[in-house]
Amino acid sequence: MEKRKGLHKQVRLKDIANKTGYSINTVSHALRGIDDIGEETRNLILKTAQELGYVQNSIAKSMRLGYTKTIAVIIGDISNPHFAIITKEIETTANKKGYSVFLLNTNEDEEQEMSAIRSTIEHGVDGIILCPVQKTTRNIHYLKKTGIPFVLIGRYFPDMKDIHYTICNDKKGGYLATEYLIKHGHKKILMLSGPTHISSSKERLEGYRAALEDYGIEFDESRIIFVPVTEMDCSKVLPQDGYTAIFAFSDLIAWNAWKVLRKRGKSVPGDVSIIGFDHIQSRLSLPYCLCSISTYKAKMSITSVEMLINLIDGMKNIENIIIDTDIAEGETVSFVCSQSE
Amino acid sequence: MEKRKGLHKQVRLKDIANKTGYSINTVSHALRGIDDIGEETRNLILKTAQELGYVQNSIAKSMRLGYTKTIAVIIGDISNPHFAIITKEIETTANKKGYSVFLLNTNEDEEQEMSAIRSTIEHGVDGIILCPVQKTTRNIHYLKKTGIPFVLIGRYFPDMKDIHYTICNDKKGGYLATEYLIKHGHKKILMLSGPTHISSSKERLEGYRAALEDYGIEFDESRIIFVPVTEMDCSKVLPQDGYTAIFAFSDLIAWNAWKVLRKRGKSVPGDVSIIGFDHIQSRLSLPYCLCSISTYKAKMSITSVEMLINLIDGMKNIENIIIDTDIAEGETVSFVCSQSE
DNA sequence: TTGTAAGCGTTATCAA
DNA sequence: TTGATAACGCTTACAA
Repeated sequence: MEKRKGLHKQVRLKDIANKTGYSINTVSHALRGIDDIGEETRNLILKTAQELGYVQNSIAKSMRLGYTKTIAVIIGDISNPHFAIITKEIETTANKKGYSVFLLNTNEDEEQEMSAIRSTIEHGVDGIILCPVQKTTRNIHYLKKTGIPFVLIGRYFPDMKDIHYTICNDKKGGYLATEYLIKHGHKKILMLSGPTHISSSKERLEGYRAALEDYGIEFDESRIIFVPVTEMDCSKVLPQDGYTAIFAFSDLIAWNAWKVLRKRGKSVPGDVSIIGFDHIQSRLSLPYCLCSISTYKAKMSITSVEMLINLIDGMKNIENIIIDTDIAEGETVSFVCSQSE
Repeated sequence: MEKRKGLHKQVRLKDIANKTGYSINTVSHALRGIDDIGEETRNLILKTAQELGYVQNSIAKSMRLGYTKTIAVIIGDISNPHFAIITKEIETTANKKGYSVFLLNTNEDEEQEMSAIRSTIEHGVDGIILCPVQKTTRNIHYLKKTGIPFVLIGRYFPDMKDIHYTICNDKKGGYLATEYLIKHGHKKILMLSGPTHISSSKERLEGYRAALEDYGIEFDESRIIFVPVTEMDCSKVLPQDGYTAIFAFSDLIAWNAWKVLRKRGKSVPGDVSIIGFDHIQSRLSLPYCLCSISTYKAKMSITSVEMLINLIDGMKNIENIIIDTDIAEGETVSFVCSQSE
């Protein structure tokens, strides 16, 4: 033991066996509460384990049993509140079900996503919850090939079958947001979109277009602005004028746009109305209340864990889940009549 | 293999050995790049491993070697942006150094902290980075007893020796914040404090008192309001009047106070100036800029990982680190002369 | 340059 | 009710 660097001594079943005079097997059974052990024997073993400060060695157990009771959560960036909230719910739920979670960030980069996937498989996780980068389908095909159970969260591949996912109704969300602005009299609505290789971004954009169409508003390509999803900075891409409202792909982008508008001396919603997506403020108390789209992150997270564990347990015919989206009203949308057209 | 539920087939060294006709040992050496293997042999083995989709089994490796190349990050709540930013930096740094991270939340509860500690030790993590709950010292004594390398982050136990930590200069931060308000003419400064069993909270409060004293302002017990750190809601405890400025334990509390003040029809900083702590907005772009105290979270996180890995590697005489704090100016502090006294 | 065998700590199988 | 032994996949020491 002591020969290996940085290793702290661990009490083993063998140590308890030696001390009590029973065999390793007996100790193992006693500790696991298998009732083929005598009352007194069990008590002595339990007491000795306690005294020696025994903690079971999950590594050895995993080695023997073939599972680790761990799952991996692979997301874009834990410092993004949206991912942080989701991860919190996943960890809590997984924990309740006896699983520990590995956390890995992709930074929306395919190579990092691949090495995250490889790393977690090497560590023997029983399953993976992944918010995919989606620049290509390479990593997903790799995941499929390995055979490890996995569930996508928040994003999916519409064209790929046999892949499990929990997403929110992004198209409906995009529609609701746009409709809400339209009903407040807005016609020139700027969309601050994420990249379209991300399914949620693509579908929110589809919702936006569908709403415009339903309300007879002409679609104008120049009103779609793409914001780099890793930087969330639209100071350079936000047009000076030509719109009375903004629908942003995420609350983070919405906040940033709001900030940029303020710096330019524009008032929100006086000059420009803003609606975001994710409704992060349901979890984060901020002084100013951004109008947004609720995505029920807790439900999405809990569902994804349940799906994954069902997969791990070998369940078949697991249905993918699409969580509802709703308007979350705020103070950043007003009627266009009060605005400078 | 197939007999165990939920297990996906894994390619083993043995499979490569069988396929190529070499021994497990030879395969192992070839894959690890040990240069006692013939050129052709190595190439064949590498190619076969590739074809078969081999990924190494870290569990088995850990079993043999005694380490797992994993560390645990145990914090209050990952959905708190402060913890999320720290965790992001830790994960990135750990990753660069070849470690994967387990994430566990304590919810500031001692029992959850204990079970998090036990769980990670069971899973054989090589070390732990912990932001301790601090209601008692029980869990820390337990950690000490196990002998596992660990580093505290953000909070520490001033009375305990031989415990490693990375914290920020909370007392200086508290002093700077209070002084900043005083220099803006404020004398009636409300402190929205966290619980004093948390060292950072206690020291920020000490900084507050020290600044008052240095500037000859009488300390008034009734101006210390304790806010539950898990809820961050001060709507019920925030006094209606009797102060012109607020120094909040964290940005989250500051934001919440700001929100409550707005609801009450007070303007910030017109009626009340506010300064927070953590300067979360260095990472999160928000429209309104809260005055705060910078805590250099990246540096703190990176340092904590480096310390931990040094501990794991058996290094002695590791020094604890206290990261500097600074004023981060914002738009929530104004001179008192412009305020209603 | 390659192969054999032991061992890491646990659980399962089978025997006593 | 208890004990002995094999096995999980890998690395290391040593033998060929």
